[in-house]
Amino acid sequence: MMARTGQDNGPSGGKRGKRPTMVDVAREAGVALRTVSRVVNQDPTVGADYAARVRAAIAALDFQPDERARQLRRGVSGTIGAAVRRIAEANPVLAAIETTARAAGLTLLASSTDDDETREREVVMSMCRRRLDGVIVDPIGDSHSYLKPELDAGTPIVAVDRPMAGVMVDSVMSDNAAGIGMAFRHLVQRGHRRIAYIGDHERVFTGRERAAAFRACLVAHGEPVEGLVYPGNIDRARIAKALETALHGPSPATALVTGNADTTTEVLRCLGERATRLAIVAFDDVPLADLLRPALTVVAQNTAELGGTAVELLRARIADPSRPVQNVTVPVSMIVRGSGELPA
Amino acid sequence: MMARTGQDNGPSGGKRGKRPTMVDVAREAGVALRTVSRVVNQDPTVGADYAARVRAAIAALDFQPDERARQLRRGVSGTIGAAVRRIAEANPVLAAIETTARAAGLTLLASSTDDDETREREVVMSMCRRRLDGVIVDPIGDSHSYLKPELDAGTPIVAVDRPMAGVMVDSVMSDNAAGIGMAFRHLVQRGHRRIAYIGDHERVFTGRERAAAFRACLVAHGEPVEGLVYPGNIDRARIAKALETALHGPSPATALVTGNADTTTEVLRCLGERATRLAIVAFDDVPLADLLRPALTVVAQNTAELGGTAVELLRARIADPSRPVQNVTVPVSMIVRGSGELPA
DNA sequence: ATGAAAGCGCTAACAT
DNA sequence: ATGTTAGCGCTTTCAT
Repeated sequence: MMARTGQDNGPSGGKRGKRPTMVDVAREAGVALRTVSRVVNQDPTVGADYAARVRAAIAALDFQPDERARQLRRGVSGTIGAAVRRIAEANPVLAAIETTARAAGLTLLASSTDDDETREREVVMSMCRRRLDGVIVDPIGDSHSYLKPELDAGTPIVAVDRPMAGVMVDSVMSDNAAGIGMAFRHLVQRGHRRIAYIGDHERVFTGRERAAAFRACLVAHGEPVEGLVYPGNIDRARIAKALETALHGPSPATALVTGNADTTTEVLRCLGERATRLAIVAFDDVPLADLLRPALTVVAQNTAELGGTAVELLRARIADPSRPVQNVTVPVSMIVRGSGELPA
Repeated sequence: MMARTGQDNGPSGGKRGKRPTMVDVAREAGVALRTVSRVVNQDPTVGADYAARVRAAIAALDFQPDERARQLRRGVSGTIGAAVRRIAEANPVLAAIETTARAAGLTLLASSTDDDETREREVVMSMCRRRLDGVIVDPIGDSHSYLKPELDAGTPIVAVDRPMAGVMVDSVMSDNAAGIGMAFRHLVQRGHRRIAYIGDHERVFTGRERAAAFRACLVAHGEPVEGLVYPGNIDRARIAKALETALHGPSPATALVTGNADTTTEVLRCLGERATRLAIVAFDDVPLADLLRPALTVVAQNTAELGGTAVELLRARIADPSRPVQNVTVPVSMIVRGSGELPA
């Protein structure tokens, strides 16, 4: 139940009503509208006394310029959008996007796509209707040709984390194949021969890429692919079953590579105490990885660079819409903590 | 490669640059501007043939209405702001805010205050200049009187998680004192007598409230407060020292209450293997709490309700600016997982 | 049922 | 150095 306490006076007891506009400020200061605009925009060609009068009027009326009108008139918003899977979930890439954007004097408008294609489209189109200066998208679906008119209209768009099909846009992604290779070799070097992979569904781009890279590792290592590669939905039952098959078959796996953060946590939940005996290298770092027992060895994405580059690519395209499309691959790195070093 | 038709249209086939406006659509459809506006806004009083012609023109030109101009003219934006400590960090309250806002047909503009008073002010004022329909704030500083002019101008503002001093605004908070009480009693019932508290600095509102509540518990239980309550910065060294003092004094604590998520993770890092022998109840749930060994017993905030109520309070005030200010307290609940059930 | 014209609050040419 | 006058792209009286 909730406790509620009410009070009767209005929110803060001051005078309510319509906001002052520049016209009001101009009248109050006894100057022309244009002069107020000049002061607000720090135009140096305003006489000191006029400027002072205007500033006094602004303070007296508590005037705050209407950003909507400004942006409408100037044509630019100083705002970029980020359409990511989920804001409000640990998202270091988004954190980097925000930091970099702010450093560049840009406001960030972030929205969640919830991993839903339709929702992504709504979110991105809404950003376009707001005439943001550009949009960073963590793309969901297989075709993004719905963006063609927007790109033609000149809206700069950058893909982060995954590529966009159907349109030519700048993009930044991690080197997924290299990451899987690092994880695999790490376990091989620790003496493992039977190494299994559990990861995201191959309908998802990263799931597809990482599973493919893992298969390539097995083949290159002369190991049969059979019974070792389990892409699929991130679903407790599906993962539990994959684990059983991988660990209790005729030639059971002694080590495991997990394909992304969500898969990793579900795998750990399924393993329970068995996690202390199975070598694991996880793709994607997870919060508190160092507090697990054993602590989790991971292949970490360079999230700061991913997000930072996304913003820089966007800024570059805003500055020069005709520059050649650029696709950046960011290296990943291994963080050794214990789980990947368990013996076979 | 696709063959190009007559005009040189650039890589994706459309004409670059100028976006069509309603005037263009009107000309293309051979109707008045007003009619286009009617169609865009689903006005039912448009003849079927006219409507069809307009829709065809909209599709032909890839017209997307300019949201800035719309909002400027209509006065409302259909957008609310959320100024929280950090977007892009696990924040279930923000998640609930987003979900509830979307369900109400509101767009959410979230920004990080980075726990910085100045930054909060910038962020919130920027939202006001954008004339958002309302703003939800996770407040930082001690005085928020800078918001008075905005409240007077009619901007609805709601505080979430912590109260705002200096202004009267609607607010939602967790029942901190009750949560600390639950944690304390839980440990007492498990036979603990010496229970210590480590939490956030008392400069922070929640840190202050929780430390005070814990002291009250000790007193009510007839235990000396001395050497058991350690509020302070969330800093590795500070926390390590507090732990040493609490656990290795003349009458060492056998159980621990941690005051928030960040404190909890630092405490666990400091404890290392000793965490398996010390009873701990943490305020705030943390991701992967169930994967720790022992799994972490927590007092969890009802984040869904916190965020949902914040949006509802905001909507209520938008609907009726003169309604009485309302302060809501949301109950917390205990999640038993193991760490809090270790014996003395 | 449709259209002409007047703004929303601001910035930007163009005077003065 | 300051003021006048157009718009930005849309919604909205108010006619027709």
